[in-house]
Amino acid sequence: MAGKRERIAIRRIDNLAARQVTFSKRRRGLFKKAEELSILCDAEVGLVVFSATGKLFNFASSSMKQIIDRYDSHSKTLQKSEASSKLQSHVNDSTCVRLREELAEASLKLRQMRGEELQRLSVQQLQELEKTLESGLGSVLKIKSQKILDEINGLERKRMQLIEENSRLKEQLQVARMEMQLGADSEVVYEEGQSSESVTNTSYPPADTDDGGSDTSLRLGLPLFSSK
Amino acid sequence: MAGKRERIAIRRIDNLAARQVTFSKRRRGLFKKAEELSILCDAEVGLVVFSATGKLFNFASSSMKQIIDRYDSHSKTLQKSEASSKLQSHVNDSTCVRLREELAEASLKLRQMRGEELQRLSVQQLQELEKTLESGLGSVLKIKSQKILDEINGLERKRMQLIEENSRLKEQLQVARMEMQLGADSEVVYEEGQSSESVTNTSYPPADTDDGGSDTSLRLGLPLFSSK
DNA sequence: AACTATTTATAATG
DNA sequence: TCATTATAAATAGTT
Repeated sequence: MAGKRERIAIRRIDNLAARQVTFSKRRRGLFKKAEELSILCDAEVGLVVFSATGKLFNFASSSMKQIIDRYDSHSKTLQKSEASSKLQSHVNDSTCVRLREELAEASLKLRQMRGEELQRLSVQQLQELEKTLESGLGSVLKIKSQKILDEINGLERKRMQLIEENSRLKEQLQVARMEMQLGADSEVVYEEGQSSESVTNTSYPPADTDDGGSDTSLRLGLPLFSSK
Repeated sequence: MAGKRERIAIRRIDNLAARQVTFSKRRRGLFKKAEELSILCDAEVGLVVFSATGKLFNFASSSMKQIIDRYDSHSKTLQKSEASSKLQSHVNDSTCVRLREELAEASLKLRQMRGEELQRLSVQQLQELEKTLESGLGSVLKIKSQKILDEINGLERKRMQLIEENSRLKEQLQVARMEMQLGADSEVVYEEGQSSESVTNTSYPPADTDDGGSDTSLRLGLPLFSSK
């Protein structure tokens, strides 16, 4: 038959052949999942596996060098192994060293502010961090409220403008209809209807105002929405 | 009810929330499998994942440095000291540029978490920042409480130890006094009776017990406070 | 975070 | 190593 037995316990498989088979199967599964994670979730993934026999398998969503560099810059423990010739060339440049140190410090602080790597901090340091976070949170809330209010006010202003515009349009429409009526009358009484057109056009320029108004509100309104 | 639908296609998940949830789930699965492979098959495994938001997750069956070194030595494209002067400076330059960029970004994020330079953020970004800060603050409070509790427990343990020590000291003192008494008795026996006074004084130390205890705990206690 | 129907991985086997 | 398959594990969609 096939795999009926329970899952094996997670400890070294003693039987060599079984270990190699499992390595082959699970390695494929692992690399598949690593790739899927990088694609699905837009993550940068680097995976390196050495078999017990020393064979190398690796996967990198971008390039392994890039991933290792990024890892190194995130890793606070800057390995300054004098022995490694390759690494030295990176580390030796004084500007790079300083930048790395500063970045490591900034990264550590960021992680700590996000709630990571707090174990080594003293109670007093934690208290300071707490104060900083509370202060930052207060500012964020303040700015957020302000922005939301601004947005609301802006929308309200636009709404009022549009209401006014609507009123004007209604008036104009009424006037236009009245004139159409008059024009129709005069047409009947006097001659042809082409004159009435020019009369209405010249005597009521507000039509311009309306178009201009609605266009303006849209033009100004869009940037507001996209400005978030 | 639950997961009825088919498997998703392996391409970037567009929805942010869904992407983050999937990232969290699959990341845990991936790291679990990486560890299992290393244990089951006696393999050396290094896994580095950066989330789309830049957060680092890593696993190394031994040490990441060791794995990276081993990877570098296996990597056949060893552009080491061969092209030393030119290539190195290029590498260092680009590394420096990248470091500068990352440092600038980290600094900005730090300032924003401290409540500065928030004006250019959108309401949504502010909301994310707010969540991050609240989460970080929660962790800080948790760790702080934990540390304070640990400290209290440690002090309590010391206190108990000191109480025990006091008991021992009292017993020893009593024995010593009894021996002194024996000495006094022999004095009495062999010479005069003034010793009786000293006998009464020494034979009832209970008043001493409390004073001696508190003194000892203070003396031993002070270094404990400074030892944090 | 918890749940669960499905899909996927895989341990044992041929 | 490859194929098969019963079973364990992962996980997508949902609550």
